[in-house]
Parts: sequence; structure tokens; C-alpha cells
Amino acid sequence: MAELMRMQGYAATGVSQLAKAAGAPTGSIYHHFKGGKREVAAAALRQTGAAYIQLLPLLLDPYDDLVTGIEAAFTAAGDTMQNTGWANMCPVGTVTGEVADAEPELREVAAEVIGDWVSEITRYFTTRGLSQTDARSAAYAILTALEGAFLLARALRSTEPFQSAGRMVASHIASMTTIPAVRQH
Amino acid sequence: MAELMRMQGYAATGVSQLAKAAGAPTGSIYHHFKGGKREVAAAALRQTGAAYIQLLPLLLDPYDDLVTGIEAAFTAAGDTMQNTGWANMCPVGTVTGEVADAEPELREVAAEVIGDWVSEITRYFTTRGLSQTDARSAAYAILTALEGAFLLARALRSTEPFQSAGRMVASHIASMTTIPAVRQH
DNA sequence: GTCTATAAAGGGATAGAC
DNA sequence: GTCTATCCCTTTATAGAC
Repeated sequence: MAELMRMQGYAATGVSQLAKAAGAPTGSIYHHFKGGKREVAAAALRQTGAAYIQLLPLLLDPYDDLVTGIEAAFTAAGDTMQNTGWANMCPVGTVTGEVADAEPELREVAAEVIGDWVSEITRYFTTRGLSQTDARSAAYAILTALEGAFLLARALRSTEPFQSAGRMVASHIASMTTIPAVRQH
Repeated sequence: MAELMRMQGYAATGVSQLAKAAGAPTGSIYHHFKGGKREVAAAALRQTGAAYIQLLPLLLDPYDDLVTGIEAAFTAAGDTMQNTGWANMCPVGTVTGEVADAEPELREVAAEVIGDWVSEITRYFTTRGLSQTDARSAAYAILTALEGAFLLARALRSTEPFQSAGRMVASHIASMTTIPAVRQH
């Protein structure tokens, strides 16, 4: 389900299509997920969210300099998209955009997943030397830039959004780590 | 169509729903748009794109300091979303996420619209003192942050993404205007 | 629990009277 | 150009045999 929603979104992904992809009849899906399509989508979002947050330390721990690591991660994400034919990397962003005003239950699941991401990124950044306040702001800043870059890169079929966004995020976090006493916020 | 796609996305917006909202029968829609739903969506995206880019000078001209203006614009966008019950502000982002891997024609329209935005923002920023290279990078950075902030704010029902993203974009562009000779990119 | 068959509803699109 | 009626297909979801 996550795979299909990643490429087509929630509304365009049918239960029959999901059943065929899973090699199971539709009846089995409704047996395990009494809430139908919506419940399957919710489970897929939660699973994806939990899987993706585990990448954070794997990507950034290798870099002694946090700023360098972040810029490298954005560049790597852009290259990955290009190498996979600009396939979407994150179903959460796409589905969130579709359902936020029309599917309250799924919006809440998305909020829960993104909220967990913010918490984890904030916690990680504090271990890398940022203050609690800076870490939380940086977490929001990274996630907005990342989801925005996924979107623009897919539409434009260009890695340029990742390069520009990566530079922006890196310079922003650099300003937090180098001159923390001067910041106004 | 733009209004409906803004809230529900492309796949979830039906032609019959569109007809009812427009006060016209479905037959009339197919008479004016021989390409059907897809062609209506393309026209809506182009129209929205052209309308939104006109806001740029209106929002930023009043500020002598470009950086202050940008941060104010992000804050204003967040407040507007909150005041409208977290309704989506931009159909282009939402629809792009849905169709980028499944509807080639609409993806191209989205790329065209976003490309025009990049061009216009780049041009505007050069009139505000940025170099061509900086202006283009800043244009991508702003658009990624803005679309990402729309997404996160709608999911979380919080203005915090706009505040963090606005600060990030502002600090990034400030670094371009104050120490241009030091930049590496 | 698995799977087939089907129900009930709604989708996009078209034909043709006006 | 407008509007009605309808075709054909797919959708979500369920019933019930196995």
C-alpha cells in the first residue's frame, strides 16, 4: 500500500489494485483490515513513518560535522530520486496533501507520524550540540525543506531543489552552531 | 476546479462534483474542455500559477529590507491558514504530489507552472540586489520551504512549520546579502 | 482465514434533443 | 452552446462457499 500510494497517492490507489499487487483477493484485505482502504492506508503511513525515522542516525552519525552531514543527505536524496526515475520517496507527504482537508482520520495519522519525526529529530539534534529550542526549530525547518524538495524535484525532474534546499538548511543550522549567542529567536 | 483540488486533490475531485459546484451540467464541461477532467485540471493549475506569482511583488515591495519581508510573508501565510481552518492555500503542490508519477501531462503542466515561479522569483530577487546565481538558488529554496510548510501546517494544524521555515529562509537570504564574497556556492 | 462472486454506488465520458 | 439521460466501467465493500 505504501508503495502504491507513494506513486499514485491515496485516492487513486484502489483496493483491487492493492489486492493484485499483494497477491491476495480483496476479501482477505477486508478480513484483516475491517476499516477497509482507510485502515490499510493508516497502517502504511505509520509503518513508513517508523521506518524512515530510523534512517536519521544512519545518515548523520558518520559525519563529525553535522552541517556537512545534512547537506550530504540532501544531495544523496536528490541523486537517489534521479537514479530511480524521479519516483517519489515518501508517501507521507503526498498522502497528507490529499487527505488533510477531506479525511480527518488519515490527517490525524499523518500528524502523528510527522510529530514523531519532529520529536526524534529534535532529540537527535540536542545530542549533536543544539539547544532544545534550536533543535526543534531546525527539525521543522528540515522537514519542510525535505518534503518541499521531494515535491519540486518530482515535478521538475531536477535535483536543483535538493541542492538549493540542502544549502539553505545547512547554512541555517550552521548559524545555530557557530553563533548561538547572537540568535534572536 | 482549483478550489476543489485545493481541498481534495485531483483524483478525489469528480466531474459531477465540479459540475454541481459550477452550476453547470457535465455536458457543458466536456463541450468546453474536450480533454475532460484532465484538461480542466491543467487549466486550473495554469490559472492558479499565474495568479499566485502576481502576489510576489505585492508582498515584498512594501519592505525595504527583503529579509524582513520574506519572514513576514511566511508568518502571514501561516496566520492565514490558521484563520481559514487550515484549508490548503495552493492546489499546485497537492496535485503535483498526486500526479507526478502517474499523469505525465499534468506533471508537465505542474513543471511549467513551478518553472515560471522560479523564473519570476529569480528575476525579482535580482532587482532586490541578489546575484543571478544567488537569486535562483534562493527561489528554489523559498519554494521548497513554502510548499513544505503548507504541507506540514495542514497536517499538524500548527503555524510552527511556517515560523521555523520562515526563519530559515530569512537567515539564508540574509547570508547572501551580507557576506556575498564569502559564499562558496 | 482464504478466496469467489457479486452487490450497490459512483466514476468519466458521450449522444443527441433542444 | 446548454442540458438530459444514459452508457460502460470501476470502485468499495460484503456474503458466503470452502
